[in-house]
Amino acid sequence: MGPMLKAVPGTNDILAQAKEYPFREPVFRYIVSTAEEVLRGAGAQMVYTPIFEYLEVFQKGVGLTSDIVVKKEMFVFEDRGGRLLALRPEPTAAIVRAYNEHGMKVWPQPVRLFTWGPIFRGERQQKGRYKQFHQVDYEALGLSDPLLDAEAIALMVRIYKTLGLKNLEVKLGSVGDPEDRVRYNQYLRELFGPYARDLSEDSRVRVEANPMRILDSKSERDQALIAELQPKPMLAFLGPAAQKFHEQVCNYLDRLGVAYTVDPNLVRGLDYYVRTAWEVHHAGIGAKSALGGGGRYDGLSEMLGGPPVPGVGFGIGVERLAIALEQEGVAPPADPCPTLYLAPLDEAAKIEVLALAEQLRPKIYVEIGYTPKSPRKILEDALKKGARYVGFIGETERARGVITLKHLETGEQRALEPLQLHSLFEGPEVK
RNA sequence: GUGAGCGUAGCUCAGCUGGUUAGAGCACCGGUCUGUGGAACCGGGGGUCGUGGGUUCAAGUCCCAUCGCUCACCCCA
Repeated sequence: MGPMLKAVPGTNDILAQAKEYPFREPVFRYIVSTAEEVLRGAGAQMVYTPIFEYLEVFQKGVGLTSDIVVKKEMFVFEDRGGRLLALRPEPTAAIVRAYNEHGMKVWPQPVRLFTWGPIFRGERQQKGRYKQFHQVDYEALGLSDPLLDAEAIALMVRIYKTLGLKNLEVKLGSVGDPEDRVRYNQYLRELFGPYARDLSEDSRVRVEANPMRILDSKSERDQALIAELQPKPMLAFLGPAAQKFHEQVCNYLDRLGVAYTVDPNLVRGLDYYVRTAWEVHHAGIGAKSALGGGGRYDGLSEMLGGPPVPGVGFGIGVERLAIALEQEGVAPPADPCPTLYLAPLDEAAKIEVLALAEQLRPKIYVEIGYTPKSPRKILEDALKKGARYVGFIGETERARGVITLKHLETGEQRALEPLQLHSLFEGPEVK
């Protein structure tokens, strides 16, 4: 036997007793269920798509210059027929694929969907960055209207606030229409081209491939050059249509009272974004790490071989949100305690305890003891579990056909027959 | 891929300039308490001190290598 096997670095077990707050199951559940409540309450429909797709879904979706593709950060594998499959590195492309596949274009538009689940990227682990992480994702498809962008941002912010998060910063920008970006990239190439050798190695490649990405490089060399050259921001290159769209999103947000700051240089890692782009930041996660982000992707459907379908949506990183919640001292609501803790005093009582518990469980939350113990131990166990009632079955009870039931708070104790027990737990007051 | 820090019980850690049989707290199980309240006291299980090699009469401790983990860069959620 070799060493005991462990989880792959960058993956995490989510369990109640996890020592790190972001991986505690109640924290996860709190985030996901709150998001679900907010989004359902806004009329969005829950969907689940597979966690893997044909590679092309993501390859075409994210674009060939995206780091996800360039740096091989997708988990790619072959099926038996040799077709390439990939674990999803983001949910949007899969949802658009599903929209097209199920003919949702004939549904009333917009179609508003949300999902949540694991996302996979082949990156090396560090705080807030994992190979498998989780996202809550919302998409509004089939209608190109700044109202949907504003609604998406408002919903996203409301999820954070409902969870109890403060200190949010919403950065809003626009990446323009494709032709605007062509002009902007051309401008940047001409600006940076002559200085290419002053740039970092990564950014030198970007001059031709994706010059917009130079702007959010964290390399000191790059930032020094950027400070010196003072490139004009993307926002200055918006065409009239994109410009008007952006202004409307801002107006709507003002009207909704959603706070944001315009970031003229906001860019996106994924190529399919157009116009609206935003990120939500939180001081706790680290200098440049986003809690979540969103944007408009009107060209994505066609890249996937579908009809033109405009769309806007966002992704919320569950683990990063959990880190932010921890730093703000927000705790998930406590899990309910058992109404009844039922335990055996001897071997023969074990099955009676289970049988009785199974009869009561449709009505109340019953936990049982699995090993016969002394009444003292059973009481201790019941108290540790925070139970409201404790019940014993032993020799005496068996002889009389009863169980001994004790209310832990008042100390009141009675011997009850099964029928009496059922009627006791019939009323709503015991829950 | 690059750099830094850290590896002793399930968890948190102590273990001095190398020196008997490797410790504490928490958790778990049991006893004191023979069928009744979280306490207290006592006891128990659980470790090849990450792994391999070296120095030494003697290595958890010093040296080398290796593996693992964490953080940071890159990028993003």
